[in-house]
Amino acid sequence: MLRLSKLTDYAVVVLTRLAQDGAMPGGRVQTAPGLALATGIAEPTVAKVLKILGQAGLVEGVRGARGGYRLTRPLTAMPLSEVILAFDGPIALTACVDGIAGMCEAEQVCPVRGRWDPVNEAIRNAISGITVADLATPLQTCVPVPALNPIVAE
Amino acid sequence: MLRLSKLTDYAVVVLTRLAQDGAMPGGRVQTAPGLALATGIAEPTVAKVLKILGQAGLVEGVRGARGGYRLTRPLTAMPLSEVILAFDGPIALTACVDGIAGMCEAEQVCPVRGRWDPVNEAIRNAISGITVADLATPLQTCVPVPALNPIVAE
DNA sequence: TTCAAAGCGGACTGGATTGGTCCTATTTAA
DNA sequence: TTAAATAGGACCAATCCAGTCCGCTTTGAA
Repeated sequence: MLRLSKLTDYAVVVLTRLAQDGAMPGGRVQTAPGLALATGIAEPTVAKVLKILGQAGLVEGVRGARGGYRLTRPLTAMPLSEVILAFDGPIALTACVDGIAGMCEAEQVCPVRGRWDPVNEAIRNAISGITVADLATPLQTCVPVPALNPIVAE
Repeated sequence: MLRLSKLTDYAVVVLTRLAQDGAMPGGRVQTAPGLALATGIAEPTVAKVLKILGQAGLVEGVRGARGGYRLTRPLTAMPLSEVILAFDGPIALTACVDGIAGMCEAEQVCPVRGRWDPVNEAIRNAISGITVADLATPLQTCVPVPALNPIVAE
């Protein structure tokens, strides 16, 4: 399976939650513990996700007491590719592609060297039009279940 | 990085080599040790790749002395997606997607459940038009380097 | 009839990757 | 001054995968 990191999945959940809570640019912030409660994801993991999202410029952290996180843009302006890039690195299918010339021991006889590029390009194009909002909106109608989950009970 | 198995890469190399050697349907066969020499990939690994390709119906194994492998179809009729399917499983980005309902501990509050489907669909569409021949042909002009590689020397 | 060459299937192991956690420092509102 | 929160880094356990190695079966040729 073409796996991407589990953290990427969490990231979409967290971003969606931030949008639902109105943690938009100029708006109020939402804390990591609060997001952990709301999403059911363990708190340290949420913190890690937010850390990475912050480094990628997708969320903005406000330090100090009453601090928290908010989105830097609406989800409709946030390409999914940026989230994937932050957690999984550049979208490239094989090590052969990103490797430096000379790293591949079969380089001299390998008839496929560099040939995955069109595939990567095709995938990049396919994803390029998708924003985080596209993954979030259809299920916003989902009923919120605040405290039914054992792992969020503390 | 969106990795797929290294074996998938090898598979394309091996398939390409089979085509170059004329190991086509009804044609002669090529042995695993021979392919190992020709590609510079270690023999046990080549054998493993061919095994999987055989189970996927992409190559046909001929057992016994003077046995070997040949393609079941020309590379132009071999979708890359079938190769990926054989080595990496179905093209689906997250565990959330293929997981059975109830496996996800955040299921009840997860607003993204099943939402990767359109992304997977987009990627499947992007790859659907690509055949193994598309990855092989442009570099068929590559000069063959028969015995320059230390790992093929025996 | 025997032998050797080759595919077939499965099991095993070492290494790399990753998910998840924790600790400490820094910032800042009350 | 204190407490709440982010920021950054280090660390550990578990998982996954590439690669190898067995034994078995098949089959053409001597």
